[in-house]
Amino acid sequence: MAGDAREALLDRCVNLLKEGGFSQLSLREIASGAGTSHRMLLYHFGSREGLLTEVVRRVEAEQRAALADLAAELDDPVEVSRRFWRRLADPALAPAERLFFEIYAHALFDKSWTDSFRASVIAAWAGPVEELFTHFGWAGPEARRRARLSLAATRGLLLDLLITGDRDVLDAAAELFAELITAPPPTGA
Amino acid sequence: MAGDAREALLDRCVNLLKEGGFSQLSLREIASGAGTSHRMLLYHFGSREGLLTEVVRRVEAEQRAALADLAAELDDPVEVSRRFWRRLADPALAPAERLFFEIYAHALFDKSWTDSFRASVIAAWAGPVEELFTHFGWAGPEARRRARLSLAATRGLLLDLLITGDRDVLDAAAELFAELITAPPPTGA
DNA sequence: TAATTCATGTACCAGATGGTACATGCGATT
DNA sequence: AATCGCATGTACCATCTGGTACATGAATTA
Repeated sequence: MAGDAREALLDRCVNLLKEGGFSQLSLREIASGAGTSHRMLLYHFGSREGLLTEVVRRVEAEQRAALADLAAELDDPVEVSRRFWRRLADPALAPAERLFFEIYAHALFDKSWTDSFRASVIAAWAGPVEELFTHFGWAGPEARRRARLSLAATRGLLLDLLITGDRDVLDAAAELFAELITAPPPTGA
Repeated sequence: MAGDAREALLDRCVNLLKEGGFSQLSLREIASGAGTSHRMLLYHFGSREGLLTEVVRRVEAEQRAALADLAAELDDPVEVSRRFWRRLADPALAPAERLFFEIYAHALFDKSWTDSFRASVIAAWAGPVEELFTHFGWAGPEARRRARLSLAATRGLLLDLLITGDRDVLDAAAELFAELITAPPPTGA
């Protein structure tokens, strides 16, 4: 297939950027780190921005994939919430998440190559999580705000974990949140 | 005084960077945006990194200052928590906060000029907030995790607000959190 | 096998980059 | 009034930047 090599190349670039970020990496540095030439990056992606656009799309897709099987088994709410955190706090994901937050920061300044990211970073998650709360018995706006708060708290905890590495306190904090957010069942236990 | 001009210059740089971020601004662009020459920036700060170090220090100081008078009146916990959010969600602070998160992202990759930031971004807040929870009756580790969770949730909500602007939902989510985190008073109402 | 397309290398470009050398103005101290 | 140190301007530097032009191999197709 044609775009096969391109995809493999993108893979290697994304993996590279997960290690050290992209903001101060030149096209040539990215290329050499990914085992190719800056000429090839331009051939496949048109420009540095074109490459970053694809990188962002990829990270966004990984995000979606991570969400997909998260609510697979819908047992009790606290357990779902715990799974949520346990999954994200996995050290193996740290590089990907650092890259995620770096893109997030650039998106705050409306960089045009972050368009797809901005569109999905909240929306793609808020919907499903809201449905989850609905499923567990919270109605309409109450489910919405609970979903939004869950998303925010989780990301905040993750950001803290990534920068301090204080896993114990943050695991405890995440556990507390799981209990708090699901605590008073709306219709009664 | 001597370093007076330098301080004023730093002021103008920080204000400029609040608007569009710094990651892709060259020394010359920063200089011209701040109404000076790149020569002057190098004169006062030694290098681009030197400048960024000072910028980071400044943003970190602003952070501390914002914290200072926050817990001034210690009435009831929910109200303190509300004040916390109302203060941070002020649209006038948005540019400063975007810059804050941009620095945060760079700190995730251990850029050396973010040292002071990394050291204080959590520590400077966790302590005081923990004391607050202690003051309201939660003991030791419980106060600690509650403080950490509060910090995380607030920052997560802020990050969401900055990128979506969905003020209504997020105000509602923040209100919910204020209620949840302070809800079951440990020793009784 | 001839033609065409895709992938890749080499060489180059104009412009910007961070940083330096050196001159010079301008206010205070003497 | 001469001197001295801080502040600032001009000019320059080697290096790197994203991007392009052009050649050429290596398949695929006709």
